[in-house]
Amino acid sequence: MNAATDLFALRGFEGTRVDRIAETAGVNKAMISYHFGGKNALYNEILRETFADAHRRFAEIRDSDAAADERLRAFIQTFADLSIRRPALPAMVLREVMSGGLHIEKDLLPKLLAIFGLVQDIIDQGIAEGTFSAVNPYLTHISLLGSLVFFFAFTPIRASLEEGRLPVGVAEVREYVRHLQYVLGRGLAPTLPSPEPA
Amino acid sequence: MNAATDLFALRGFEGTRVDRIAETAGVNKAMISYHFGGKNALYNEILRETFADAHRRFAEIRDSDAAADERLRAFIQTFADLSIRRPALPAMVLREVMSGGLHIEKDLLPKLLAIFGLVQDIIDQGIAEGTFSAVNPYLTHISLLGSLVFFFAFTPIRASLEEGRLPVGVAEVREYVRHLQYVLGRGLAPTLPSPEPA
DNA sequence: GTCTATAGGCTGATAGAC
DNA sequence: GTCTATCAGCCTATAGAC
Repeated sequence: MNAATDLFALRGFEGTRVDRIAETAGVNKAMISYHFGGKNALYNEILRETFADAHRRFAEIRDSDAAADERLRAFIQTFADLSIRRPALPAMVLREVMSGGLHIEKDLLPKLLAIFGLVQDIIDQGIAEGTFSAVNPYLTHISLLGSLVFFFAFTPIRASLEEGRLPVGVAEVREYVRHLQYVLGRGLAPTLPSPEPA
Repeated sequence: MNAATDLFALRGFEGTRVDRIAETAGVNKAMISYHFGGKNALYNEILRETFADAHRRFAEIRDSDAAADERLRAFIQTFADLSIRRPALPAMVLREVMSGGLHIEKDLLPKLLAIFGLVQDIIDQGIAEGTFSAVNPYLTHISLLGSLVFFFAFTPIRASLEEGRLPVGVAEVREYVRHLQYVLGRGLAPTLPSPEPA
């Protein structure tokens, strides 16, 4: 499944050959059909596992009673944590979203959109609380998710362009998380934020 | 070429069938090979035209002598202008980048990266000028580009999920541009920014 | 320039031996 | 459970008629 995730992320569903998944994973091609029930079933099994994991982690944020700015910081951190564990996932999910959910089974799509909705809820809460200025929650959510997804979708590529780098540097992710938390924290603040070193 | 752009953006290079491009464009399948020299050549022709157009527009920003914050605002606006004209382009280019430049001809890749570099230059300038706080230019650039690309890559999909919407609402783009300019303007400001309504 | 028909290559899935 | 061999379908590109 790890091998398949990497390949699906890099080449897309149609661009990924079952032979190649088998080769990368070090198993026989026929075993993929035997175990998962085919290329499509394997693809959906990956997404199913992913969403279950993500849902569990994000539920903690949703159910916490922290202030909106704290929850937003936690969302960014959690997204990064999940992505570090499986760096190819954001790219794979992004491709699926861009395809309009073409390969995904019907019951999985709502779970994906639920994760998408969390940021919006946090912004709504923050505006109601007065923690955030009256920005458009939907646009804020698109903007943040774009920043996060793009970083993880693009970093492995950059690693291959500039040779001799780790796939996703943990230190760099940490810095990116801090960067987003910093810029968004100031950008969304309702009143003048106190100065804070980058 | 418009039909092909839409399909490449939606399904990727491998997921797009030449038959379907021909059908959508209302021409004969064989004509695509005859005119462009095949699927791959058509793909690169689209990218070539795109980069030429983008390079022209972004060069104006690069060569202007405006302050960094003004140039950053112009970059966001120009990116949006280009995307409104051909809404499928960001998704198509994003897919290509995620594939590590697999289908793109060698001479086109540097042109793509040059466009990517502009944001970083603007941030560098802003920090030197004192217009921006000392953020990491590379991370800022990833973050902004992610927000922009994701919006345009995702909006058409959302339009298909929520039926009865225009493909890309010009009014919504305008609002998104303002949103990004607002949040980034405050997020990057070196000193306390003056309050500004969202 | 345009179209039909077809070649030639590749791919996902599976039958069947072990 | 694992592997080899093979099938049936699909896709791009092109030859050749008009």
